[in-house]
Formats: sequence, structure tokens, C-alpha cells
Amino acid sequence: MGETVVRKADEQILKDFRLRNTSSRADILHIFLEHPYALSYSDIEKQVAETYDRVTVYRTLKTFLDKGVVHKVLDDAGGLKYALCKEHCTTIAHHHEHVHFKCTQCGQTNCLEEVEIPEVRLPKGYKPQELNLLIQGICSKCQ
Amino acid sequence: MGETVVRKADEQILKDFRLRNTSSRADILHIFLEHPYALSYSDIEKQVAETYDRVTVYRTLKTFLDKGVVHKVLDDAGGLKYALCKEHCTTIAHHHEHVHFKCTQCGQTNCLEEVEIPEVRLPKGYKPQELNLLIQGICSKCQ
DNA sequence: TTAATTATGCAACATTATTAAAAATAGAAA
DNA sequence: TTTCTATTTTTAATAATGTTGCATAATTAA
Repeated sequence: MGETVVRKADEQILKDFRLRNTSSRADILHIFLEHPYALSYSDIEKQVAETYDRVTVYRTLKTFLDKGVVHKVLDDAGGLKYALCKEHCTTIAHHHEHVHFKCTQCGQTNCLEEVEIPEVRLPKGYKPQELNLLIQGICSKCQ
Repeated sequence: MGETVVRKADEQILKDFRLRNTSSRADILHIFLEHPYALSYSDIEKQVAETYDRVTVYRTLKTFLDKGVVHKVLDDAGGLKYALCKEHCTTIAHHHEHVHFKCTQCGQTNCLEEVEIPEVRLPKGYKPQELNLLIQGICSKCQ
């Protein structure tokens, strides 16, 4: 039972973002829903390597980014990760001024949606457009 | 005149960090001194491609990182960049809690050493160890 | 149904990064 | 100065990471 219900919900998400409901998108979206933390390209790839082409995975992630299904999460090593956007994100206006926390123990990067990035006073002439704060340390689960 | 003087200063920096004075290290360090903003591997590579092997460049950057000559700077696209550490950085304790500003116009990433990252209140159980704040926008030169 | 658009797969290519082993070299000791 | 040794660089092979063009398949619009 669960399967079908979940998949139906997935479909609805794709519809909401005006994306065609293709199997690759549904599957990759599903992986994000199952893993509520930031995933890298290769995290995804590992799970769908048998089913979809590499290029499809890259393109699906790019589409998700463009449409606002997921948002970028920077990694300490300089790699990109992706995390699902929460309900208050729309295609037009994203609210990603939250903190990303990477646990050095378990390696997971989580969005701390409830933690806002405090305002930073920049020198004269600097006009900020986008913030990205990555904090590394020990997460609550690994204490 | 300038040349020699500058190079002598470079040598001293290598000595300070207990690194052997090889030509590749001196040259790459010199590039950092000439460009006071974050450089990527390929920024460096382009300038020394004729002279040094790719592997040497990678290892030199790694060595500089390990010894604390440079520090990591995150890039929005998920690439790593490197920037010179300032005088108050030692091999033991680094102070990189400053802001990195990437200009969307000129593409340069600068360390705003004078801007401290305000304290962030994390949920219970989270123990921060390292912060990394990347701000994107328009820099003072590009206004 | 046909035409237009969009998505996928595949092949080729470009870039970025790591590893192992051989050759070269800086710095120290004789 | 010359020789020795540990470190550094080079060479070469391999892997991981991204991108592009094109043919095909699927979906939507007319």
C-alpha cells in the first residue's frame, strides 16, 4: 500500500513544479524524500546507476535546481550537494538563508531551516545577493 | 631590483613554514602574492602549465594547505579555491572565521578579513567547530 | 493525426583529481 | 666540496566528474 500512496505524493510534487512526470524524475525525487539531508551527485548516481544514464542524473539535478525543487548546498571539500526545498520555497522566491550543518562524525549535511543566518555588516560598496553558511562540527545525533 | 627583493621575501615565507625552497613552490607562492584574492587550481595551472607538471601543482597546493600557507575558500559552483593566509594565521591555529565574498560581476572571490561572522545560535546538541560563510553579490570595485 | 516540444540515451570529449614508481634535487653531513 | 639521504618532482596510468551534439523516444499542443 505505502508504495503507491508515496508515489502519488511524489507525482503531485512534480506537477506543482510544472515538471513532466517521468520515471527518472520520480525516482530521483523519491530518493530525496527518503533521505532528508543533502545528497551529492554520486549519492544519487549510486542508487540509479543501473536504471538511468549519468547524463540523465546530471540533467535531472539541474532541472530540479532550476525549478526550485532542490537547492544547492556547499560542501567543505568544494563539492556540490543538493537538498529538497521545504514548503515555503516557491519557484519564484527561495528562502535559503538558513544554515547548513555538516557533521564531521557521520558525514551528513543537514539544513537547519530554523536557524537564520545573522546579518553581516559588509564594508561600504559591497552589495550581498546570496548567502551560504556552512558550519562543521558534531551533530545532535552523534553526540 | 624589485624582483630579487620580492623573491627573497618569498623564500622567507617558505622558510617560516618549514618548507623546502623549490622553484615550483616559490613560483606558485609568488602567484598568490601577486593576486590578492582566491585562486582555483586551474588559475594557477594556466600560469605554470609550461613549467610544472599538473601533479606538482596539486601537491604544492595540498602542501600549502596542510602547512597553513593558504586556506580553503568555497566556491558557489562547488569548486575549491585557495587564498593566502594572513599573518595572524599559524600552522597550529587558523583563524578563518572571516567572510568570503564572491563578486558575480568580476568573478573574484575576496577574503574580507575585517568582517567577522556573527555568532550563530544552533539548536541543542550541535557543536560547531568550523564556519564558512560565502557571500555572493557585487563587490566595491564593480559598483 | 501531425507538428512542435521536451526528455532520454549514447558517444565523444574536456576537466579535475588520485596513485605508483622512477628520476631529480635540496639540504645536511662527511 | 663531495657524497648521502630524504624529500620533491616527473612520468604515466587510471578514475572521477562534467559537458555537448545528435539520434531516438515520449509527451503535449494544434
